[in-house]
Amino acid sequence: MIARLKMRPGKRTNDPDGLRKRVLDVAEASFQARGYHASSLGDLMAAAGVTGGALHHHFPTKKALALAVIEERVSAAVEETWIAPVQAAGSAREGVRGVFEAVAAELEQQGFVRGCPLNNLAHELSLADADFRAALAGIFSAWRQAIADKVRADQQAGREQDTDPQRFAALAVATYSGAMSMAKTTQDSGVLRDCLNALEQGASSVSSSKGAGANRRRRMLRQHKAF
Amino acid sequence: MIARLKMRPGKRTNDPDGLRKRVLDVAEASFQARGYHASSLGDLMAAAGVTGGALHHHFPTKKALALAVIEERVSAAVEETWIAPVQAAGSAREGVRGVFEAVAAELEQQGFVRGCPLNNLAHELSLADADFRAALAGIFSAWRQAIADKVRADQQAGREQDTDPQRFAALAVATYSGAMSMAKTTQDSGVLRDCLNALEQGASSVSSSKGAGANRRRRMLRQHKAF
DNA sequence: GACAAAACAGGACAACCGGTCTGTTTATAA
DNA sequence: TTATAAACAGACCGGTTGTCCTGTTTTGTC
Repeated sequence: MIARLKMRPGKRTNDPDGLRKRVLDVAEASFQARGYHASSLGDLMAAAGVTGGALHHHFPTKKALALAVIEERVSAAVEETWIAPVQAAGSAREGVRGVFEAVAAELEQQGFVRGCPLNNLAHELSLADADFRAALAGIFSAWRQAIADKVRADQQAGREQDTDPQRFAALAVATYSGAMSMAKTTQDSGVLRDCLNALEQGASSVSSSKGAGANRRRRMLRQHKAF
Repeated sequence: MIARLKMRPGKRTNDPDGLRKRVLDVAEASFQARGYHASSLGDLMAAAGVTGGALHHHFPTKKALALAVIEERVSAAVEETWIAPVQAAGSAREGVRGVFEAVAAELEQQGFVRGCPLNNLAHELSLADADFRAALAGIFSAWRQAIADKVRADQQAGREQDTDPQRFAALAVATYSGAMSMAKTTQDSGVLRDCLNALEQGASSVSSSKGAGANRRRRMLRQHKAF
């Protein structure tokens, strides 16, 4: 057969950073939507427009790729969604409420719930591999630490004297994680507002029993298309 | 080569129910420890001592097996761990506290955290398949419903007038789910007690700030062997 | 005992997976 | 330019996966 014309003579352009970013983008999205084990490298390569050689050059193994997603993307997502807003808020309590409301609003207009990026990967990978677990546990730790530190700052300003920083942080993170878990499974983001309201009920006035069910909104979200 | 003696002439004994139970036992354990996608039917067959033909006879596909695990085992676990104890408790609040403490105590003596059976599968499967999600969402719903019903029973007895049943139930389930998620990732069950204490802090006396950190126990759990 | 259906055995198979390998092209520095 | 390493291409491979298929054995029923 006739020798093929060596492809298009169009020159190749090396862009290691861009290629790496493209792979991470695709891997992050697929790991969140389908999970780690259900995402094949072949699919990722096709979606990112990357060959096997290039992928292997940047990420020698699938585990290395997932570790990079956790350390660079999941960590950044928690930092951006939770840590920075809480630090910038007027108080720890206001910060937590703000994040709950912001995420709830985002989910309501998005129309579907992908779940919490950290918890999604944590459930699938934390028991499977020690390196995965260490990376994921570190993000959880930083998350809780940021909230606890904010409580301590409040206390130094004379507020929240009866609040235990560690416990408050644990409760905030756990409630959010669990609410997102339920929201993802039921595809109903209303549980986020339910949890937020229930959290604030203890410190609020006694008006919670009157008309409590009136302003509670509940909405089923439309089916999303994965990935 | 010499013709093999057709195995041991020991008669075979059909035991469809027993075999099905064995497969479900192994599948439940493996799905919890390794996850659905990471569990191969070959491993399950070997662990259960079952041939491919027998497995296929009872569960035509892997999905059918997982669905059976969810509907028969995960559902029963939630019923046993949460619904029945809450219904038997003196009040919804006592019931929730009792379950938190019972699970915390169990984890502390077990030495490792496998996580919540429902949440473990929910995270991996709820976005992957509509049937999975429906089954898992139903369990979440029954869970919340049982707690909310208990609050309503309390209210008919003149208690918890300021508590919204739905919100209280959502908060309890979310906090537990999230706490178990964190405990699984960090392999530290202390977060369960942190969350429980924080939940009850709102209704407790002001003694929480004094010596709050003294009696809080925190322990790292030893590595577990999966499966 | 005869018969049918359920229960089980065990091999076969095609598709797919992750990783490796060799070779070529591009960028960098001397 | 030339040497050198990084960046990328693309085929290849051994192993595994879930499922299917044919055949045999057991069980229940008349």
